[in-house]
Amino acid sequence: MIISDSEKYIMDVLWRGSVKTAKEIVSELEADTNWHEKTIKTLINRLLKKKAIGYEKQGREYRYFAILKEDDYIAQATDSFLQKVFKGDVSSLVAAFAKKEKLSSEEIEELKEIIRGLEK
Amino acid sequence: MIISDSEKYIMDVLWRGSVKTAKEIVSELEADTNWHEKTIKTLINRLLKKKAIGYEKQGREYRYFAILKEDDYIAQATDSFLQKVFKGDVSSLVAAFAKKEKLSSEEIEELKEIIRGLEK
DNA sequence: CTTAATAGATTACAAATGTAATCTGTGTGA
DNA sequence: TCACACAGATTACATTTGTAATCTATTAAG
Repeated sequence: MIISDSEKYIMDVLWRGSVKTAKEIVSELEADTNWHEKTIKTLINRLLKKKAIGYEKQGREYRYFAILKEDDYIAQATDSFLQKVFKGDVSSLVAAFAKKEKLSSEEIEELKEIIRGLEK
Repeated sequence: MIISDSEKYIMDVLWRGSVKTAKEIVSELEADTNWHEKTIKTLINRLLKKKAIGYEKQGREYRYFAILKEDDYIAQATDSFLQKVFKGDVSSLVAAFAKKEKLSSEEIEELKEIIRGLEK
């Protein structure tokens, strides 16, 4: 179940707040993106077709919810990215990010924390 | 300058060995992928159009070379991935990878090394 | 010289994607 | 009750991508 970049914005909205009507999704998204309502409806439909989301009828409206779990999306996306760009080598990925992003000392602390967690 | 997933395979070949003829590229790639020679030629042409690669004439052949640098590609790819999937937060990215990949103790050592480098 | 092989250029074509507009059915306000 | 607003469904259309096939010019072989 591969979802496109645009579709992912819809998923973000649903992952944020469980069940929502199209109207709610639209108003949350019109803020950030400046997509037309029709565009957002199209994306919703494509996600339905891909079974990444579902809905329950509520009068004449639908209330949409995510089927695809965010964690699963992240796992699959990071994995394919890692393969594509770093041939699967996590360390070189982290090195690249570190170089690029100029981590703050809080972020560095967090990383150390994560690594401590790994060692146990 | 955005290059597609397939095009990236061509770049990999050129990044590996500087200047190469189409024939050389084809034979390196036919091993891994099972793309048709014509397909590879198409990808070469698209990369030329995108100015990601260039060539110098050598008799009736061209000798191709990368213009786009691997480091720049990696930087841009990782950055857009980080934004898309992790909203820019490096730590949660590393956490996700760690969870997913089951790092070996050597890899953990490497990570610690990288972080030590960041702290100075 | 003539011809066949080959290099690169151009064209092909379906699926996915971004970005909507139009159609259709129905509940709601006047 | 009756028209219309709004929800969802369907259709649209250009671009990108994957995956080649065909065209054209030139060189190398006989």
